[in-house]
Amino acid sequence: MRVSRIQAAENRETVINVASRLFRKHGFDGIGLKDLMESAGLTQGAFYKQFTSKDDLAAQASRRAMESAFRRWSIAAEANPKDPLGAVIAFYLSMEHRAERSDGCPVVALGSDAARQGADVRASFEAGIREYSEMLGSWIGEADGEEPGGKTMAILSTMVGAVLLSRAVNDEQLSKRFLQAAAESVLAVSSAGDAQKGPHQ
Amino acid sequence: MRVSRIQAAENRETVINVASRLFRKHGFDGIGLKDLMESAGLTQGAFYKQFTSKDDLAAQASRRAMESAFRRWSIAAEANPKDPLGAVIAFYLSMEHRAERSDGCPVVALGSDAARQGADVRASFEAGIREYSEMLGSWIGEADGEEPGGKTMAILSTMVGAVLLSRAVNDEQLSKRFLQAAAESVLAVSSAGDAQKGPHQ
DNA sequence: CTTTTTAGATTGTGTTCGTAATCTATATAC
DNA sequence: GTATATAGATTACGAACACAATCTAAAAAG
Repeated sequence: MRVSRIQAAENRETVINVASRLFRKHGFDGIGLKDLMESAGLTQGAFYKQFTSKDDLAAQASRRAMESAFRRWSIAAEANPKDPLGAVIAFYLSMEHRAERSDGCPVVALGSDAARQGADVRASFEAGIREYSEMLGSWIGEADGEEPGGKTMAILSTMVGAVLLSRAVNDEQLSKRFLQAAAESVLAVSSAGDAQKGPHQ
Repeated sequence: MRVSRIQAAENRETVINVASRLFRKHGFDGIGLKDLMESAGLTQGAFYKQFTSKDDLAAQASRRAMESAFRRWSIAAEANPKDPLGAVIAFYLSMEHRAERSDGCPVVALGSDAARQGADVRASFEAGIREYSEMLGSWIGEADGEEPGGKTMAILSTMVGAVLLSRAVNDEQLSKRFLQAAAESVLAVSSAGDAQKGPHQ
């Protein structure tokens, strides 16, 4: 059953979007192409007309996941232009984000997996991580040159690590404390060395 | 072919040790029981005489991986009692650790996967994370009560996040910068608020 | 020394995996 | 309006998957 080329393009986008969620939920190796395609309303056989391999889809889905995560940061920041860092921290370092496996940060959900994937997947992550860093750097007043600054990278590390740790333990109280500790530390680091940086003193 | 009960116990340990390395390298879903058992010098059929399920082995292998990681921290700390934190940072936030997928920190190698596993696996991680925290806390002078302190948790988050990020990107220069930025930040955070804490001013 | 127990090997289960050839219906090109 | 190209469905491939029953040889128990 052939389908219009715009319809085919839409289907393709749907598959990538669905994959970006299901990969985060189950891991790259935790879900098969059959379930993936059926979740997108297609059959397994349609897959190889759109993608060259599962790795190919993994790379594209990773890119898509990163873009949507970046968009979320942008939205939170624009909703609170006086304190964009505080706004992003408020949702990123929250128990809601900890619970959101399918829509949460791809670095946390797939970071361990990404290290084992091909270079294409890692390229997708790298691009997203650079976007994260650039935005973060602009908020804490670090020179937004080609490469991210040290404080920016430390803050991103703290945020990613805290959510990862909060998901790796059963004790919800412990999880909450990891997120809170990270939030406090990030705010302290972000305003260290200069006092002109926003509402948090 | 029956085998002496001490031999059987040794085989069991071997399987757990091998699994703790192979799971870190390939992920829980990235390696099958056949390859796992053969790497331990046994056949697949021997598996269910020793473990009730793959999940069971995953939980035990996670515990073992955490224990060996903790031992590495202890060794580094004892080799440099004047600055245990500096010693641990020196190897944990290094490019060598980034490259060591099979023997590196299990939280980095399997953290994303652990979030999707059963409660038993997460219990293994939680126990290890508490050990990490207790040791870390003792070095930065945080009250080693039942629960880890805020600075301790922030430092652990930063360290874990930095290695995770360093492995998720292709650009080795960027990786190195994540690790260096985290090291500087951790040292700054650890000595913030008190000056009696060791060689790093 | 005989009996019983059991770790590990062998073999088999049904399912799912990624990949691909073939078929079919229809959207596009002429 | 006819011919062609192609998105998606159907079907199949061999391999790998987790799990399990059966067999066997030797260790432990009596």
